[in-house]
Amino acid sequence: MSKDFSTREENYSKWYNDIVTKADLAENSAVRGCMVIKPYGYSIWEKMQAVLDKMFKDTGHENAYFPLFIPKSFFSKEASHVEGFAKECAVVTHYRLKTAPDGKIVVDEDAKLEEELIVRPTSETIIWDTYRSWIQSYRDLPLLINQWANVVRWEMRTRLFLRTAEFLWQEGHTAHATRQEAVEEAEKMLNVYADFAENFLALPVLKGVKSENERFAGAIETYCIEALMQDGKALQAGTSHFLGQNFAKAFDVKFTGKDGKQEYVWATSWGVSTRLMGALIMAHSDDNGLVLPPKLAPNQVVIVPIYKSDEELAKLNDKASEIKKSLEALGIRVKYDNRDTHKPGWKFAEYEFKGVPLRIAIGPRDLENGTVELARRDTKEKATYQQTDLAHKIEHLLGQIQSNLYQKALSFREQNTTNVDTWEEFVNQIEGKGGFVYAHWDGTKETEETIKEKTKATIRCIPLDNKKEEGKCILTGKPSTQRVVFARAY
RNA sequence: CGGGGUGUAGCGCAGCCUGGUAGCGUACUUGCAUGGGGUGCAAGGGGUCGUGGGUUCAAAUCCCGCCACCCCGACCA
Repeated sequence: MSKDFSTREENYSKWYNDIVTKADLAENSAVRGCMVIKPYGYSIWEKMQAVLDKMFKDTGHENAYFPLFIPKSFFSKEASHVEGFAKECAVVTHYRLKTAPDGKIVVDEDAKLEEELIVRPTSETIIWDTYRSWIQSYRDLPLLINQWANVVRWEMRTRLFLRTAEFLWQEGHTAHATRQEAVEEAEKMLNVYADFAENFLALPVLKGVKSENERFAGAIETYCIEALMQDGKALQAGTSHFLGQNFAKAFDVKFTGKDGKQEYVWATSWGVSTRLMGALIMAHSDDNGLVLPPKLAPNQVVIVPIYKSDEELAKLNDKASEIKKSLEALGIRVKYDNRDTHKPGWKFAEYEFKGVPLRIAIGPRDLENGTVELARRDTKEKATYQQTDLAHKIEHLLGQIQSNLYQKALSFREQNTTNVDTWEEFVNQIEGKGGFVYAHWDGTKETEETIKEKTKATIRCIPLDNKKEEGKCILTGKPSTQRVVFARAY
């Protein structure tokens, strides 16, 4: 089967690419570093959006939309922010083209912009500039806004979904009257992300904070969720930042409190992107293709008829429609594929590759016996089921598949999480099987940088529920109060 | 931006060294058979050989320039 398709063992990154392109999720576009998200891939993204959007609204947020372009001068207002993004910005300098004498289309040099526009790599600056006029009083707070948007970061090397020059995401930007409230907001949204990752993506995540090195440009504290991929590398799946008063000061956003005193507003921002698609793909898929958790699968069940004659097909059409209706009545997403242009075996392989969680095959034999054949994508088990009460059996199975995927990913993470105490152990682990490596660290930027230089491993996070423990830094031997999580990362 | 590699049918590739009718697999179209795991047989359509120049009677093939993409580094969600 799938002989032209790479396995994880042979070439992990080719395997990933093959799944993305051959399962029709996305492909490279004519524009360097930018992808085309194909209908099947986009429908999974839409599922994610729908769930997250509801979670945001349930926690009191509203959607709004801010411009794609940001005046260059805005970036100079928050020093560390510009430093973080300056090297990867697309800049608009002109607003008109013209036809040159040789017939070619060229930029009209007369149409140079007075001030260049930056294509947003993130929207803090334009949003905080706007918030200045929205916020006067404590009565205007908290301001809880989310935006679904595209952003551009001019990456040197790109990979479908994991790192593209343009990507889709949501960015929440909130304003609060007190420090504590903003910190609580940042933590709340981190929990929303973790909840989403675990209950929908079926992906266990570590919740933690970033070290200073890895912190978002302009943040006081960056909270994150970190997931482990099947090749032992970590993937940052979402971040939530406590921004303090940095942006309020940079954009002069003040409010008058109950006491009549003016104070700068406290801020958060938080985001997840189409990178989650990459996480989803790498977390569960196998050498037979994509594996989707039922909660996010565009089709949860596919029904394939097996027949020889038109009469047989007609009977199967009736039975399949009946089954489809009973499933849809329970809110299950079903596709009945009775195309005559492809054979059953072809369809089996196709839907397997595309990760459809459950397949029903039904043929003349089943019509006689009152049965169907059910095949699970996650375990590849096949079994014959009586048609009686089939919809509820399937509903139950979908639930099982969802939790099985989570459990599998969780035990993988546990098997690939290690504690190390010496430099030698650390290097062996990072360069061997990888995974999350808990080790003591002296807490300095310099040490983290040296470790990164030597091993390519970075501190993924300092877990929120970390237990305190005396120890010695694996590199410098200086005292440490807790272990932090190291890994090589995407 | 440094190192390596590749551009030939929609996709994957051979041909290039040693210049002389552009090929294979797959996909596509048609017909017949087939139908419980990518079906078989037959016929057919599809190419400015990345691009510009040079050498030659003759260039996919040799020479020079350019462009694009991929991989490995540095940078990053």
